[in-house]
Amino acid sequence: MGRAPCCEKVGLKRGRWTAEEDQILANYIAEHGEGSWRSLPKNAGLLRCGKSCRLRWINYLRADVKRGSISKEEEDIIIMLHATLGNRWSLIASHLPGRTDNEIKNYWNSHLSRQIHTYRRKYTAGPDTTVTIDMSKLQSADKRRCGRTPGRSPRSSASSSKSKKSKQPDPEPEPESGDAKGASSPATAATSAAHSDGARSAVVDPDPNQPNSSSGSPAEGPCSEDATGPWMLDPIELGDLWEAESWIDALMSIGAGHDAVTQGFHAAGGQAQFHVFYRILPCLPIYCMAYFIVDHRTLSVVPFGVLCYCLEAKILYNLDISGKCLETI
DNA sequence: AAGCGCCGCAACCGCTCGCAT
DNA sequence: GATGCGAGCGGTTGCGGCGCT
Repeated sequence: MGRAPCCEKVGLKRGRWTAEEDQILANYIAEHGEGSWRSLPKNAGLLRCGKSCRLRWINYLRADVKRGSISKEEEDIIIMLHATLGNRWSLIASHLPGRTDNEIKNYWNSHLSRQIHTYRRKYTAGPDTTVTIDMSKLQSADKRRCGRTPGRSPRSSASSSKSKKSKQPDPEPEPESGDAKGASSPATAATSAAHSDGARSAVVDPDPNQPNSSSGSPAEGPCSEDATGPWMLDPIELGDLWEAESWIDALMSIGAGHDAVTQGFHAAGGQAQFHVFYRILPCLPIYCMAYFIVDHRTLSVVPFGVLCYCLEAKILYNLDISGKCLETI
Protein backbone atom coordinates (compact mmCIF):
# COMPACT_ATOMS: atom_id res chain seq x y z
CA MET A 1 0.00 0.00 0.00
CA GLY A 2 1.64 3.17 1.09
CA ARG A 3 5.31 3.71 1.11
CA ALA A 4 7.25 2.61 4.08
CA PRO A 5 8.40 5.65 6.01
CA CYS A 6 11.99 6.58 5.51
CA CYS A 7 12.55 6.19 9.18
CA GLU A 8 10.70 5.58 12.34
CA LYS A 9 8.94 8.86 12.89
CA VAL A 10 7.31 8.10 16.19
CA GLY A 11 8.84 10.24 18.87
CA LEU A 12 11.00 12.18 16.47
CA LYS A 13 11.22 15.92 16.66
CA ARG A 14 10.20 18.03 13.69
CA GLY A 15 10.32 21.64 12.74
CA ARG A 16 13.06 24.16 13.34
CA TRP A 17 16.38 23.07 14.63
CA THR A 18 17.63 24.48 17.87
CA ALA A 19 21.17 25.74 18.40
CA GLU A 20 21.77 22.80 20.68
CA GLU A 21 20.76 20.30 18.03
CA ASP A 22 22.96 22.08 15.51
CA GLN A 23 25.87 21.80 17.88
CA ILE A 24 25.31 18.11 18.46
CA LEU A 25 25.07 17.41 14.75
CA ALA A 26 28.10 19.52 13.87
CA ASN A 27 30.17 17.92 16.59
CA TYR A 28 29.18 14.44 15.54
CA ILE A 29 30.00 15.05 11.88
CA ALA A 30 33.27 16.71 12.80
CA GLU A 31 34.20 13.59 14.66
CA HIS A 32 32.77 10.88 12.42
CA GLY A 33 32.38 12.55 9.07
CA GLU A 34 29.39 12.73 6.78
CA GLY A 35 27.34 9.78 5.73
CA SER A 36 25.34 7.03 7.37
CA TRP A 37 22.54 9.46 7.80
CA ARG A 38 20.07 6.84 8.80
CA SER A 39 22.01 5.77 11.80
CA LEU A 40 23.44 9.18 12.56
CA PRO A 41 20.59 10.54 14.71
CA LYS A 42 20.63 7.51 16.93
CA ASN A 43 24.38 7.53 17.30
CA ALA A 44 24.52 11.25 17.87
CA GLY A 45 21.63 11.25 20.27
CA LEU A 46 19.37 13.39 18.14
CA LEU A 47 15.64 12.89 18.00
CA ARG A 48 15.58 13.64 14.31
CA CYS A 49 15.06 11.77 11.10
CA GLY A 50 18.24 10.99 9.21
CA LYS A 51 17.04 12.89 6.22
CA SER A 52 16.41 15.90 8.39
CA CYS A 53 19.96 15.70 9.72
CA ARG A 54 21.38 15.47 6.25
CA LEU A 55 19.39 18.43 5.04
CA ARG A 56 20.30 20.52 8.03
CA TRP A 57 23.96 19.77 7.53
CA ILE A 58 24.01 20.35 3.79
CA ASN A 59 21.88 23.46 3.72
CA TYR A 60 22.97 25.18 6.89
CA LEU A 61 25.74 23.77 8.98
CA ARG A 62 28.37 22.88 6.44
CA ALA A 63 31.37 25.16 6.66
CA ASP A 64 31.45 26.01 3.00
CA VAL A 65 27.86 27.17 2.83
CA LYS A 66 27.88 30.74 1.66
CA ARG A 67 25.57 33.05 3.50
CA GLY A 68 24.13 36.31 2.38
CA SER A 69 22.05 37.38 -0.53
CA ILE A 70 22.56 36.15 -4.07
CA SER A 71 24.76 38.53 -6.00
CA LYS A 72 23.93 39.92 -9.39
CA GLU A 73 26.56 37.74 -10.98
CA GLU A 74 25.20 34.67 -9.26
CA GLU A 75 21.71 35.61 -10.33
CA ASP A 76 22.78 35.85 -13.94
CA ILE A 77 24.41 32.48 -13.74
CA ILE A 78 21.30 30.99 -12.21
CA ILE A 79 19.15 32.42 -14.97
CA MET A 80 21.46 31.21 -17.66
CA LEU A 81 21.85 27.78 -16.19
CA HIS A 82 18.16 27.46 -15.53
CA ALA A 83 17.41 28.37 -19.10
CA THR A 84 19.87 25.72 -20.12
CA LEU A 85 19.32 22.97 -17.60
CA GLY A 86 15.82 23.47 -16.31
CA ASN A 87 14.89 22.79 -12.70
CA ARG A 88 17.99 20.80 -11.96
CA TRP A 89 18.81 22.71 -8.86
CA SER A 90 21.61 20.57 -7.60
CA LEU A 91 23.32 20.79 -10.94
CA ILE A 92 22.90 24.55 -10.99
CA ALA A 93 24.14 24.72 -7.42
CA SER A 94 27.24 22.79 -8.36
CA HIS A 95 28.26 25.74 -10.52
CA LEU A 96 27.80 28.20 -7.66
CA PRO A 97 30.28 27.42 -4.89
CA GLY A 98 28.78 27.71 -1.46
CA ARG A 99 25.22 27.81 -2.65
CA THR A 100 22.86 24.94 -2.02
CA ASP A 101 20.23 23.55 -4.30
CA ASN A 102 17.59 24.46 -1.75
CA GLU A 103 18.75 28.04 -1.64
CA ILE A 104 18.79 28.39 -5.39
CA LYS A 105 15.44 26.71 -5.72
CA ASN A 106 13.93 29.07 -3.17
CA TYR A 107 15.55 32.05 -4.80
CA TRP A 108 14.23 31.07 -8.17
CA ASN A 109 10.73 30.42 -6.93
CA SER A 110 10.54 33.57 -4.87
CA HIS A 111 12.47 36.03 -7.00
CA LEU A 112 13.32 35.06 -10.51
CA SER A 113 10.39 33.05 -11.78
CA ARG A 114 7.99 35.77 -10.83
CA GLN A 115 10.01 38.42 -12.57
CA ILE A 116 10.25 36.36 -15.68
CA HIS A 117 6.59 35.47 -15.71
CA THR A 118 5.62 39.11 -15.58
CA TYR A 119 8.14 40.12 -18.20
CA ARG A 120 9.44 42.73 -15.85
CA ARG A 121 12.87 41.36 -15.62
CA LYS A 122 15.49 43.13 -17.61
CA TYR A 123 18.13 40.73 -18.60
CA THR A 124 21.12 42.75 -17.65
CA ALA A 125 23.85 40.29 -18.29
CA GLY A 126 26.46 41.91 -20.39
CA PRO A 127 26.97 40.81 -23.93
CA ASP A 128 30.22 39.23 -22.93
CA THR A 129 28.61 37.13 -20.30
CA THR A 130 29.60 33.56 -20.75
CA VAL A 131 28.58 30.74 -18.53
CA THR A 132 30.85 27.78 -18.55
CA ILE A 133 29.23 24.49 -17.76
CA ASP A 134 31.24 21.61 -16.47
CA MET A 135 30.01 18.90 -18.73
CA SER A 136 31.24 16.15 -16.48
CA LYS A 137 28.69 17.34 -13.98
CA LEU A 138 26.13 17.54 -16.69
CA GLN A 139 26.99 14.07 -17.74
CA SER A 140 26.89 12.62 -14.29
CA ALA A 141 23.49 14.10 -13.74
CA ASP A 142 22.31 13.22 -17.18
CA LYS A 143 19.07 11.38 -17.69
CA ARG A 144 18.19 11.77 -14.08
CA ARG A 145 15.26 13.74 -12.95
CA CYS A 146 16.19 13.13 -9.40
CA GLY A 147 17.97 10.58 -7.34
CA ARG A 148 21.45 10.18 -6.14
CA THR A 149 24.43 11.29 -7.99
CA PRO A 150 26.84 8.58 -8.96
CA GLY A 151 30.14 8.72 -7.21
CA ARG A 152 28.85 10.83 -4.37
CA SER A 153 27.55 8.01 -2.36
CA PRO A 154 29.18 7.74 1.02
CA ARG A 155 28.98 4.05 0.56
CA SER A 156 30.83 4.37 -2.67
CA SER A 157 33.57 6.37 -1.06
CA ALA A 158 33.53 4.09 1.91
CA SER A 159 33.84 1.08 -0.27
CA SER A 160 36.64 2.69 -2.22
CA SER A 161 38.47 3.34 0.98
CA LYS A 162 37.97 -0.25 1.81
CA SER A 163 39.97 -1.20 -1.24
CA LYS A 164 36.86 -2.19 -3.05
CA LYS A 165 37.18 -0.83 -6.51
CA SER A 166 34.94 2.14 -6.63
CA LYS A 167 33.49 3.43 -9.81
CA GLN A 168 36.10 5.75 -11.29
CA PRO A 169 36.50 9.37 -10.28
CA ASP A 170 35.26 9.83 -13.78
CA PRO A 171 37.56 12.41 -15.27
CA GLU A 172 36.26 11.57 -18.69
CA PRO A 173 32.57 11.48 -19.22
CA GLU A 174 31.95 7.94 -20.04
CA PRO A 175 29.44 6.66 -22.51
CA GLU A 176 26.57 4.95 -20.88
CA SER A 177 25.07 1.96 -22.48
CA GLY A 178 21.70 2.80 -21.05
CA ASP A 179 22.06 6.22 -22.48
CA ALA A 180 23.32 5.14 -25.80
CA LYS A 181 19.86 4.63 -27.12
CA GLY A 182 18.79 8.06 -25.95
CA ALA A 183 22.01 9.76 -26.87
CA SER A 184 23.10 8.26 -30.08
CA SER A 185 19.97 8.70 -32.03
CA PRO A 186 19.37 12.28 -30.93
CA ALA A 187 23.01 12.95 -31.55
CA THR A 188 22.63 11.59 -35.00
CA ALA A 189 19.54 13.62 -35.46
CA ALA A 190 21.31 16.66 -34.15
CA THR A 191 24.10 16.13 -36.54
CA SER A 192 21.78 15.78 -39.43
CA ALA A 193 19.76 18.71 -38.22
CA ALA A 194 22.84 20.82 -37.90
CA HIS A 195 24.05 19.77 -41.24
CA SER A 196 20.80 20.17 -43.00
CA ASP A 197 19.76 23.31 -41.30
CA GLY A 198 22.88 25.30 -40.85
CA ALA A 199 23.83 25.29 -37.23
CA ARG A 200 20.52 25.56 -35.58
CA SER A 201 19.00 23.51 -32.88
CA ALA A 202 16.17 24.18 -30.54
CA VAL A 203 15.12 22.91 -27.19
CA VAL A 204 11.43 22.93 -26.56
CA ASP A 205 10.04 22.79 -23.11
CA PRO A 206 6.28 23.05 -23.14
CA ASP A 207 6.05 23.13 -19.40
CA PRO A 208 8.75 24.88 -17.48
CA ASN A 209 7.67 23.12 -14.35
CA GLN A 210 8.10 19.77 -15.96
CA PRO A 211 11.36 20.08 -17.70
CA ASN A 212 11.48 16.46 -18.61
CA SER A 213 8.02 16.24 -19.91
CA SER A 214 9.04 16.20 -23.51
CA SER A 215 10.71 13.28 -25.08
CA GLY A 216 13.87 15.18 -25.71
CA SER A 217 14.26 15.89 -22.04
CA PRO A 218 15.57 19.38 -22.52
CA ALA A 219 16.24 19.70 -18.86
CA GLU A 220 18.84 17.08 -19.33
CA GLY A 221 20.78 19.70 -21.07
CA PRO A 222 21.46 20.40 -24.64
CA CYS A 223 24.18 17.91 -24.94
CA SER A 224 24.68 14.28 -24.99
CA GLU A 225 27.61 12.21 -26.01
CA ASP A 226 27.87 9.29 -28.25
CA ALA A 227 30.14 6.42 -27.53
CA THR A 228 33.27 7.76 -29.10
CA GLY A 229 32.82 11.18 -30.53
CA PRO A 230 32.59 14.67 -29.22
CA TRP A 231 29.61 16.16 -27.51
CA MET A 232 26.60 16.29 -29.70
CA LEU A 233 23.58 18.43 -29.42
CA ASP A 234 20.07 17.18 -29.10
CA PRO A 235 17.71 17.48 -32.02
CA ILE A 236 15.24 20.08 -32.89
CA GLU A 237 11.75 19.79 -31.63
CA LEU A 238 9.18 22.21 -32.79
CA GLY A 239 6.60 23.67 -30.49
CA ASP A 240 3.48 25.70 -30.82
CA LEU A 241 5.47 28.84 -31.02
CA TRP A 242 7.09 27.86 -34.22
CA GLU A 243 5.18 30.58 -35.96
CA ALA A 244 8.07 32.58 -34.73
CA GLU A 245 10.46 30.59 -36.84
CA SER A 246 11.34 33.46 -39.08
CA TRP A 247 12.17 35.51 -36.04
CA ILE A 248 14.28 32.80 -34.64
CA ASP A 249 16.08 32.56 -37.91
CA ALA A 250 16.65 36.27 -37.76
CA LEU A 251 17.94 36.03 -34.25
CA MET A 252 20.18 33.19 -35.21
CA SER A 253 21.69 35.47 -37.76
CA ILE A 254 22.15 38.06 -35.08
CA GLY A 255 23.82 35.45 -32.92
CA ALA A 256 26.06 34.32 -35.70
CA GLY A 257 27.21 37.88 -36.14
CA HIS A 258 27.32 38.70 -32.50
CA ASP A 259 30.68 39.73 -31.15
CA ALA A 260 30.52 37.53 -28.11
CA VAL A 261 29.49 34.57 -30.20
CA THR A 262 32.21 35.17 -32.71
CA GLN A 263 34.79 35.69 -30.00
CA GLY A 264 33.68 32.56 -28.24
CA PHE A 265 34.02 30.62 -31.42
CA HIS A 266 37.51 31.92 -32.00
CA ALA A 267 38.43 31.42 -28.37
CA ALA A 268 37.53 27.82 -28.84
CA GLY A 269 40.11 27.68 -31.53
CA GLY A 270 37.61 27.78 -34.29
CA GLN A 271 37.43 24.04 -33.93
CA ALA A 272 34.55 24.01 -31.55
CA GLN A 273 31.13 22.99 -32.54
CA PHE A 274 28.89 25.98 -32.81
CA HIS A 275 25.20 25.65 -32.32
CA VAL A 276 22.55 28.14 -31.44
CA PHE A 277 19.93 26.95 -29.04
CA TYR A 278 16.59 28.37 -28.20
CA ARG A 279 14.63 27.40 -25.22
CA ILE A 280 11.02 27.86 -26.13
CA LEU A 281 8.76 28.29 -23.17
CA PRO A 282 5.24 29.55 -23.75
CA CYS A 283 4.77 32.86 -21.97
CA LEU A 284 8.40 32.87 -20.98
CA PRO A 285 11.38 34.53 -22.53
CA ILE A 286 13.16 32.57 -25.17
CA TYR A 287 16.78 32.74 -24.30
CA CYS A 288 18.89 32.72 -27.38
CA MET A 289 22.26 31.29 -26.70
CA ALA A 290 25.18 30.00 -28.58
CA TYR A 291 26.87 26.93 -27.21
CA PHE A 292 30.52 26.24 -27.76
CA ILE A 293 31.90 22.88 -27.00
CA VAL A 294 35.29 24.13 -25.94
CA ASP A 295 36.73 20.77 -25.15
CA HIS A 296 35.61 17.37 -24.12
CA ARG A 297 34.49 18.58 -20.74
CA THR A 298 33.63 22.22 -21.05
CA LEU A 299 30.66 23.90 -22.58
CA SER A 300 30.52 27.66 -22.94
CA VAL A 301 27.22 29.38 -23.28
CA VAL A 302 26.99 32.84 -24.74
CA PRO A 303 23.69 34.66 -24.54
CA PHE A 304 22.93 37.07 -27.30
CA GLY A 305 19.27 37.78 -27.20
CA VAL A 306 15.91 37.17 -25.65
CA LEU A 307 12.58 36.67 -27.31
CA CYS A 308 9.40 37.19 -25.36
CA TYR A 309 6.14 36.03 -26.82
CA CYS A 310 2.90 37.21 -25.25
CA LEU A 311 0.31 34.58 -26.04
CA GLU A 312 -2.63 36.77 -25.11
CA ALA A 313 -1.58 39.72 -27.18
CA LYS A 314 0.13 37.56 -29.76
CA ILE A 315 3.05 39.92 -29.75
CA LEU A 316 6.60 38.83 -30.07
CA TYR A 317 9.11 41.06 -28.41
CA ASN A 318 12.63 40.98 -29.64
CA LEU A 319 14.96 42.09 -26.88
CA ASP A 320 18.65 42.56 -26.95
CA ILE A 321 20.76 41.14 -24.21
CA SER A 322 20.39 44.23 -22.06
CA GLY A 323 16.63 43.80 -22.07
CA LYS A 324 15.99 46.67 -24.43
CA CYS A 325 13.11 46.02 -26.76
CA LEU A 326 14.36 46.18 -30.29
CA GLU A 327 11.06 45.60 -32.03
CA THR A 328 7.71 43.95 -31.76
CA ILE A 329 5.51 42.14 -34.18
C1' DA B 1 -1.51 49.24 18.22
C1' DA B 2 -3.78 45.41 16.17
C1' DG B 3 -5.10 42.65 12.36
C1' DC B 4 -4.19 40.91 8.03
C1' DG B 5 -1.82 39.31 4.05
C1' DC B 6 2.34 38.55 1.60
C1' DC B 7 6.89 36.81 1.18
C1' DG B 8 11.07 34.22 2.06
C1' DC B 9 13.26 30.54 4.02
C1' DA B 10 13.79 26.20 6.34
C1' DA B 11 12.16 21.83 6.54
C1' DC B 12 9.44 17.94 5.05
C1' DC B 13 7.71 14.52 1.67
C1' DG B 14 7.68 11.37 -1.98
C1' DC B 15 10.03 9.66 -5.86
C1' DT B 16 13.97 7.79 -7.92
C1' DC B 17 18.43 5.82 -8.35
C1' DG B 18 22.85 3.33 -7.12
C1' DC B 19 24.77 -0.19 -4.65
C1' DA B 20 24.98 -4.36 -1.98
C1' DT B 21 23.24 -8.78 -1.20
C1' DG C 1 18.09 -10.71 -12.26
C1' DA C 2 15.42 -9.49 -8.14
C1' DT C 3 15.12 -7.20 -4.01
C1' DG C 4 16.00 -4.08 -0.17
C1' DC C 5 18.27 -0.27 1.75
C1' DG C 6 20.47 4.13 1.93
C1' DA C 7 20.70 8.38 0.03
C1' DG C 8 19.99 12.42 -3.35
C1' DC C 9 16.81 15.38 -5.66
C1' DG C 10 12.92 18.36 -6.71
C1' DG C 11 8.33 19.77 -5.30
C1' DT C 12 5.66 21.36 -1.67
C1' DT C 13 4.40 22.97 2.85
C1' DG C 14 4.39 25.66 6.94
C1' DC C 15 6.11 29.03 9.96
C1' DG C 16 7.94 33.45 11.16
C1' DG C 17 9.01 38.09 9.90
C1' DC C 18 7.68 42.21 7.80
C1' DG C 19 4.95 45.72 5.73
C1' DC C 20 0.55 47.68 4.83
C1' DT C 21 -4.02 49.14 6.24
